[in-house]
Amino acid sequence: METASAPVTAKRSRRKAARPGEIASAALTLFVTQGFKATRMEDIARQAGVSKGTVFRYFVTKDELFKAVVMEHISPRIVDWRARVAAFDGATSDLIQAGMAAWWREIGNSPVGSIARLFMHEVRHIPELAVFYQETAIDPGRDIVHAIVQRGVQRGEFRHMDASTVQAMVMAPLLMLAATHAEPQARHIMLAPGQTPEQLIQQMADIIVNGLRSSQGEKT
Amino acid sequence: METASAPVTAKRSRRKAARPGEIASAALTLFVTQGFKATRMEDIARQAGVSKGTVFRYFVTKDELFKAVVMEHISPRIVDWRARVAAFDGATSDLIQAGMAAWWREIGNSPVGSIARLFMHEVRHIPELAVFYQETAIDPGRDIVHAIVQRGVQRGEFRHMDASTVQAMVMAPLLMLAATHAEPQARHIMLAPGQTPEQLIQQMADIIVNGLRSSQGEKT
Amino acid sequence: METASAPVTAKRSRRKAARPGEIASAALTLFVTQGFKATRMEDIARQAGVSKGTVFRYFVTKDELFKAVVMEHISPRIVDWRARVAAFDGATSDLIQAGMAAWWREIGNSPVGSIARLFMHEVRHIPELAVFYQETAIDPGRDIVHAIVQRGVQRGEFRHMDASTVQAMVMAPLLMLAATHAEPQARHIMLAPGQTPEQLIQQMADIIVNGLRSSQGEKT
Amino acid sequence: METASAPVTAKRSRRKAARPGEIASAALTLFVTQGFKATRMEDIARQAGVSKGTVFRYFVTKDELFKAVVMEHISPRIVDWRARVAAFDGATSDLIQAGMAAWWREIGNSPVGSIARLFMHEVRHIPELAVFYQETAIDPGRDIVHAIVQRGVQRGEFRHMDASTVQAMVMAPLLMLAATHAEPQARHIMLAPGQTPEQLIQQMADIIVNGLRSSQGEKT
DNA sequence: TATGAATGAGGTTTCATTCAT
DNA sequence: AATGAATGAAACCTCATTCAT
Repeated sequence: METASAPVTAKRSRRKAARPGEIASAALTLFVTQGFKATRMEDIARQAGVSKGTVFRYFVTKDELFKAVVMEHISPRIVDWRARVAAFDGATSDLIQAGMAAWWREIGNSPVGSIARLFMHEVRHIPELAVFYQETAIDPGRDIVHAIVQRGVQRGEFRHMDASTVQAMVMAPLLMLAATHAEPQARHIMLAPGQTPEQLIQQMADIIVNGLRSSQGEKT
Repeated sequence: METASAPVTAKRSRRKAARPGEIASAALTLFVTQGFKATRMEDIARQAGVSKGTVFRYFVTKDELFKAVVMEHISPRIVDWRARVAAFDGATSDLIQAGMAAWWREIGNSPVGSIARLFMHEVRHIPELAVFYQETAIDPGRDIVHAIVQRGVQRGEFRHMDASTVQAMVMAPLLMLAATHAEPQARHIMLAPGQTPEQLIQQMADIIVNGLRSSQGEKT
Repeated sequence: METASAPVTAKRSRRKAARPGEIASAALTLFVTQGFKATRMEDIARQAGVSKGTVFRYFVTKDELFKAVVMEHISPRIVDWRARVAAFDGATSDLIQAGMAAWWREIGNSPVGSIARLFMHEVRHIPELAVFYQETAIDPGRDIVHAIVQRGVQRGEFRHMDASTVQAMVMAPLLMLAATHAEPQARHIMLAPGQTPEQLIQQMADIIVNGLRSSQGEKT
Repeated sequence: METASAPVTAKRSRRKAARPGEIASAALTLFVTQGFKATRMEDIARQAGVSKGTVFRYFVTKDELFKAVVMEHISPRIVDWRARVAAFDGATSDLIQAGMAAWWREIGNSPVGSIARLFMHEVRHIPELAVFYQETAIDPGRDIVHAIVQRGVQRGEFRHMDASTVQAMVMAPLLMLAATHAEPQARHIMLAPGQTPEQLIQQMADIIVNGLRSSQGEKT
């Protein structure tokens, strides 16, 4: 009797522990696919394989769920990226070019990248998101880029340049691409017909690096 | 007596004729301020100083109203810009720098600029918008930029470069800035504290122009 | 000056006098085609070639308009039929058979016939209609049929029979046919495929007349 | 303890399972009493003792609810009647007379009978109803009547007669009576003052049977 | 703890009726 | 008297959230 139930309990509690994550994943997929308002809690529940009531057990509110989704998927990335940039030791121009390509490969071209679009839209009525995002993504991101640019300037690769501007310069095309790429209707805002995101990014990185280069800097 | 009735009629028909425009303006303001879904038809009506029913006299559907708002505000700009670019005769790098500044001054930094954010979000369920936008804004825009870049290359100012890429490179920061600037919560995605949009744009234009310049090109 | 305006005034007042009738006709057509609720006052106005406001000048309410339409089209018919029946001098069975055929030809198979269906539906919330109809159509109609049946009995054609029952017996199939015939979706409730209303009525009249005949009555 | 939970579960699921039926019944009552358009979904909900939202859980649309009500109440009757007619073994004239009386008793004189009126009116904008009704009620009904008439003819009771016509002849008065009887305002279209529906039907059945009888047929 | 039936506030849309011109 | 723009009371339907089981 009691031995039979043990594994069941174990399995159940393991499942239980995984629940919030599964629900958040389902929510991410649907939010990104259909938008925040258009995604019904019931859809999320079904997609996660649980009942509507269960979703509310873990996330008190739809807004809370959205916040959780955004936060859960951004934080780990920041930490990861900060480490990798610090470890990089090649030419700064390579770092920018490789970094943009990697960001697209690992983030932009995934559901997480599309969060950008959602975020821009929903941040209005979920102010905690803004604070969180500022503290978690923008400010650390600026620090990272700042360090990169500093290094480029010190090495004589780049002319003196405001790090914030470079950050905006680098991130804007990537975010726009991420925001529009998943949307068949909007992807041609950034991409010419036949052009791949990778091609576009490579060319844009080239322009940026070239634009940052000091007159006496080496050619790529 | 007999002359008195003329102005009355004129005034009345002027009012009548102005209604759709007034409603569309109210809608633009609210859509941009609160988002599409969050804006209630009744709010639009109140903002325009009319009743709910009146809004539906002129715009059969909320979607239709949104479409009208987007189209009405984009089309005239395109025509205008095409003409101005064609008429410009200075150095291409000046054109890009002045153009970016002007775009921000006249479009980005106005409710119309914020349409970008709305558009990205709502295009999903209003497919006509995508077709319209592609045909009215993207394609002509690409032609304009293409002509500019061609000229720069022919004059030896710029190295050879794909026009679509340049368009994306120029538009992405402007659109991101327009999409985030009006939103207190999101504006720091692009802007550093204390930095003005104009400053940012000027610096980004500088990077882009520099990045496009051919090695033998003259300095600005 | 004044001579020129005279004909205009005359023409206009002649038109004016015709207005209510034109509006009522338009309303009849639309009520019968689309039902009472589904017909909008604006449709009626357009169909009558006037403006919405004008319809309300002549008929204070949609319900009033419906009442007017029903009354206007039923009354003259009753008078007409009473006269014709009184003038008929052949065999009573012929009168019934010819009468049913004529009713269909002249009334049932026209918009007026379809009023039956509307009437049954709308009488609920327009009680004056019921009183009017009872007094104008049912009671006089019963008198007419009563006279016919009386005559048939006196002549030895028919066995003794309650006139009300005969009236119901005669009118029910005609009204059902009128109510369903105009409706493609409902016409097969009464009509077999390929059967014409005229054929059905002729056969039903035959059954009724036969059913009324006294045992010693002559064969048709 | 262990036995106690069974009834609870049973009771609850019985309630749940019963909901759609309870709602449909409430809807039937109100549709028949007030008409389709005049009945508000909220009224139906209140009448069924549930909230607005619950009605929509079970019936996606008001039209869908109407369809369900009509279908649910017609189908079982058809099956029932077909069986009873097939089992009947007396004189065909008795079958017709008893059948008309029974139809009235069991169907016409109940809310289900009033569906006829609703059906005639609403079939216009719910085409599936027409198909359903044709296949479920009209066609089978015609088969039933056809069999009856055939038998009457074979037995020499009736002269040769088109079955469809007989069906129309039998059903028209019944349907008219059902459509008008529930409506105080309209019931005198068929019924004379003081006359009961049963009396009227008995007399009409008499006329019909008499009208169908072959000249050499026996008296009832 | 999980379920999903039930709730009801909230939003869009329709259209008879009013009223300024 | 005629017009048609404006009104706003309904009515349908959605869906986040609650709660009995």
